[in-house]
Amino acid sequence: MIYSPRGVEDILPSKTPLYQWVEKQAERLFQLYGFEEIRTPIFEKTELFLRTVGQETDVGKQMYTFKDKRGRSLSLRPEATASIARAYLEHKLNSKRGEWRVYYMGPMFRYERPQAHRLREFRQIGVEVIGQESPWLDVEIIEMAFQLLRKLGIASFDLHLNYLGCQKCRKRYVEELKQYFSSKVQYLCSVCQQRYQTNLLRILDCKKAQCRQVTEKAPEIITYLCPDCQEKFSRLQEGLTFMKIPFILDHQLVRGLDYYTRTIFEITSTQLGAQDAICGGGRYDDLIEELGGPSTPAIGFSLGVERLLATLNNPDTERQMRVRPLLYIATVGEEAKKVGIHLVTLGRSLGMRASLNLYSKGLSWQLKSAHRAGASWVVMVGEDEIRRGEYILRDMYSGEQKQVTESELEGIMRDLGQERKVKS
RNA sequence: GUGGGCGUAGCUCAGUUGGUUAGAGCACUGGACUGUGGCUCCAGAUGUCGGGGGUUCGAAUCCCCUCGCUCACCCCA
Repeated sequence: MIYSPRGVEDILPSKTPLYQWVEKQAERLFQLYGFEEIRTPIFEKTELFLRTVGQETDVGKQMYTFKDKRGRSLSLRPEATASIARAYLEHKLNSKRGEWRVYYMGPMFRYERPQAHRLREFRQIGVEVIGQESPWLDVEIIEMAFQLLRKLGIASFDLHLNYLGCQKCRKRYVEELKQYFSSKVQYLCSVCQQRYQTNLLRILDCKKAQCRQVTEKAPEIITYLCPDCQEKFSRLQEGLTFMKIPFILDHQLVRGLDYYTRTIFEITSTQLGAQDAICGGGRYDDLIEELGGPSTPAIGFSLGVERLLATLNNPDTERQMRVRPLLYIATVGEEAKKVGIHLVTLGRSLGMRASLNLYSKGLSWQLKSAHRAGASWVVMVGEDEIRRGEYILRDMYSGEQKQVTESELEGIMRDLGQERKVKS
């Protein structure tokens, strides 16, 4: 017996309607905001992610990397933004004509120790807007994320917000921070001592008590923002307040990807436990340029689908997925199966969802099976019916049944098929 | 990478001073109802007790190893 690899899971038919429902809600909403779908490859050259995500970040270290037959290093995508930025440049979609708004949904891969709401293959839904620097866009994007969460019926969540500034202010800040930490390195945990060399900002959100003591009094980036960033940050807060979007300013918030600039945010569910981040995003105004393109501002976010579903307290699959009524054809004898294949095909051609029983079982078993399948009607075909040229049609809700000729049955199936079309 | 918890029927789980044939509920199969579902009743089938080794007259139970799952740290969606 071969089992699935660690950290991945099958989404069985009992669960897929929920995924479809979430995806549909997201799609509809994003389209209202002017987004179009993009589908990028599941794997890319490893180099792309190392350049964008960052080599020293956790996400960078958690990649599924492999060599192809020519020895080229490829990696399964740990996130989508890098691919989208790459595609933007590769297809020369410059921003002169305005912003480029795209959304995506699909699996991402990170090699981590699996735990509740953290898998090695997980699905994300996200958006990116490339070519717009206005902080009002940040408001629009965050507002859209809120809309989606509300639409999905996710009740309690918090928006954590921070502002990292641009290269200029960050440079001054990092210098200041380095100076501040220089005398205190010995008080930091071993990981942070490493970070002092490679990834200074990460020290800020280290959860260890010993590091907390040091970071508590560390200078905050807010006080080092350049006039332009200050202006943008206050516009952002003004906009969020104006749109009645509550947020929590969190100066310790530093995201796990190197490319972020200015606005960063994370939405956490208050009912998930340890892995509570259901949405994360922010600006990456320098990324396109770092990839060799013109200086182009951009912003995006992504949501973890599994985590979204985990916050839905009562995922009622039946209600989410309204399925068509089912016509079940029960047969007794080989000759009846032959008639059955004809009838089931006829029904389907008239727009009915129909299924044909091929097991050589008694009627009792077949009705039970029809009931289990949720059939609304059962047509019974046996030797007597074939001889008479009339089949038995049973209404599975009332239990009433009557004899119908094939042309009568055809009429009924046409009505039922039609009726459904009008409703949907 | 570091810790904790757990692996008994298809599923959820009982099963302590180690003692005959390892249990329940749900699901399943058959019957009451021999060509008519849901409800009820009756009957039945089901296990390498995760795997390997050890202790013992005897191990699901105790010890060691191993695999798997799970939760947490870390980090993130």
